[in-house]
Amino acid sequence: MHVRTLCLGILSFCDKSGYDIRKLAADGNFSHFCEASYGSIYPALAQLTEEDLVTFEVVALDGKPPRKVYSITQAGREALFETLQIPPGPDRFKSEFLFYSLFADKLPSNEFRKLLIRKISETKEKLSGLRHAGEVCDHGPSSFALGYGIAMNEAVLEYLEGFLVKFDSHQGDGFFDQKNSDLNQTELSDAR
Amino acid sequence: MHVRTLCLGILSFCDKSGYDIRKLAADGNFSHFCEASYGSIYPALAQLTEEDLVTFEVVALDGKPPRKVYSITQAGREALFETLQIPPGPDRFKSEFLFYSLFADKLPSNEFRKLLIRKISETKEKLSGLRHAGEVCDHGPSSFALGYGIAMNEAVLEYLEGFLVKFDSHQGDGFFDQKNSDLNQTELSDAR
DNA sequence: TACGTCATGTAAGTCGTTACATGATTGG
DNA sequence: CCAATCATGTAACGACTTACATGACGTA
Repeated sequence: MHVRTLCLGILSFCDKSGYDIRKLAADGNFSHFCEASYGSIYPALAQLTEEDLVTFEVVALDGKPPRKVYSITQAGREALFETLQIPPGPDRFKSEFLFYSLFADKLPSNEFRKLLIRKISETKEKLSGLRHAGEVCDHGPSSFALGYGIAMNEAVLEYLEGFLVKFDSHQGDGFFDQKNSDLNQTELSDAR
Repeated sequence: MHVRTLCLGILSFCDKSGYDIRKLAADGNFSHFCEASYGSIYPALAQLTEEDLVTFEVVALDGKPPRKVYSITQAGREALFETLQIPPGPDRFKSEFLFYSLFADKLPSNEFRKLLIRKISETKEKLSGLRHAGEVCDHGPSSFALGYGIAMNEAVLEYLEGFLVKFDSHQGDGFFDQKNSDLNQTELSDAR
């Protein structure tokens, strides 16, 4: 979904500044299923303001730069729910880590193990963030989305930790060498 | 990772045409962790050819259009493993479905249920594709990547099916109305 | 007959990222 | 004192997607 819609969606829950929205999308409760950076959020908010889908108020706190706090308008809500009529597109998962893993047997063996370890600790961190958010949250739909992320990351963590154990117990004889080291034509061309 | 690298990676396993690569990325064994369309693959292959990282041979089968079958060169392999020295970026998961789910209580209740049902059947399909690929595959690293996808999708399926049961057993009284319907400031601003 | 698959390719356009500019304040 | 955080914004650039062009063959 576009950053426009993301902004509108967040503002439909409560007033926020561009800075806040970016935080939510980058590290906060929305970060496990969407992304957005300043360079897309600020222009989006400017555009939404022009279209009267949002308004803002400049709020100056002492010792801090003034912030533009945005509110969604009635027209904004309508536009949002208009957008929600369109069926959602498919989920997208991209993993450079998994791509790298395809070459695990061609990399120095420590190299892949390092990646595994790093991934495991990243997943744990992500999980603890999501769990913490889940505990605090009493908004039904948000809990659902949080739970989804927790379930996914738990499964990944379990898978990776299980794999690491197997991997380490095979150290001497080269874990991946047990099986064929080359993909054949059939496997690669067989689409689902 | 860039489409260039994806092409190089696939060709490091075996010779392929642009058409084949696109299939692998769109529906095949690579589709659960990357994406690429014709519009990015063909230019990438042309560029790689210019740089002598790949070569191609035109193969004409009867009754079918001629295909350009690409092979990776030694320089190509070196470039690939050069790229693999750079630590992989973070996994990215984007879900329009989860974004939509945030407004589950503001949509006509059947609407969200429909999305759930659709998501469940999509996940089942994805899973059966991955499982089938996993059974056929005897390349260690690929099995790892496949297993990762299977673990993730199994967890999602379980979560969604469990939720559907709970959701349906609450039909009369409006599932989400039990809890607060508005997110408050704290929840939204609390980053991880 | 009309659509789907095989097969390659291009061009325009979208959308977003990265990096920079600016500047005050707080904490190690 | 330096780095990080708070806070807004712009401009250049990058990478990919969508849609189109082309055409033959098989199948419902």
